[in-house]
Amino acid sequence: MRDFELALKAAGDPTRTRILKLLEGGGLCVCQVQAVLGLAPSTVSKHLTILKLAGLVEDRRNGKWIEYALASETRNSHAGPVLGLLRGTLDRDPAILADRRRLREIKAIPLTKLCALPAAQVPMPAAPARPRRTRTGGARA
Amino acid sequence: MRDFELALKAAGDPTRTRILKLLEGGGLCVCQVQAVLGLAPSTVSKHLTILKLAGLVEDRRNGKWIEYALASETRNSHAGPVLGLLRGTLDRDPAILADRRRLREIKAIPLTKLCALPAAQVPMPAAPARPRRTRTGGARA
DNA sequence: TGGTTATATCGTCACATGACGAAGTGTAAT
DNA sequence: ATTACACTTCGTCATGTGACGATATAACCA
Repeated sequence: MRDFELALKAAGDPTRTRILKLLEGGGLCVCQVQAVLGLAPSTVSKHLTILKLAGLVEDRRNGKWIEYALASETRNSHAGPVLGLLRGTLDRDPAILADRRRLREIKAIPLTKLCALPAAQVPMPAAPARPRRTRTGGARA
Repeated sequence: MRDFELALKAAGDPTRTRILKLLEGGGLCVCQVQAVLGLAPSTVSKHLTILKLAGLVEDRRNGKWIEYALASETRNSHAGPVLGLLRGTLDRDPAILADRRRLREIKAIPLTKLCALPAAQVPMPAAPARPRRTRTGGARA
């Protein structure tokens, strides 16, 4: 797979688009992204890895947390243009707007508190992305 | 799936990227695309349908043939920017260059002759995309 | 050192996708 | 009307993908 298709495919997934749009507001640690999306930590981590492999985001350890941000320098020459495409797009999309609102709530919670919370206790997003097996929202058991 | 992701996903597949880059040189009928790609007609048709649903290409009946071309007017507002991204990209890619070379050969063959030919008799592309079941190139039996 | 905790990796399941051949559809030519 | 043919649709198979929970890894804290 060439870098071009890698970048398009990475950005072409609805969940990853949500993540990228969240990161437009600045870097976030994984648990913040997870809290906004309402998905299992492993799922979020996978998506972030895919975005990183595509050169769209970069990660930086920040003490106990790992902060992800839109890539500034990247080995993938196509990443910049793809991010440019995203920028200024979907800004009226209801799902994206809801994520932004939720992010504001999340950011109000100190990181030390946020991640210790079972996902259910964070004010829930509009709808669970796709209610598969248990549906009890049991991230972090 | 939003139009944005639809367009990115459609363009994010290597085979469909090949098709889009071919169409940059102007509209082509399905059998020409098929001859260049060296894939089964049904496979090519499916890819073209996906591109059409994403608003990246449009089709037009031309007598016995159906011509596909990059979309000029499209219901998908994101299609244009994505096509713009593609334009001027991958122009040095070996696979894309090989496709262009092959397209020149194909275009030299009159349409009335081209499609009647069993795929194997058209000068073969560098490598069959993914040699699955038979590998004898048996498109159109 | 050992415990807590934030991410990552692994294994698995359901579903999506891309490939094919076979059969269907619609147009043109006989 | 019948045949030919360009393309599409359908059914199937193998593989890819996104979700999850369980487990591993790595940093901080006590």
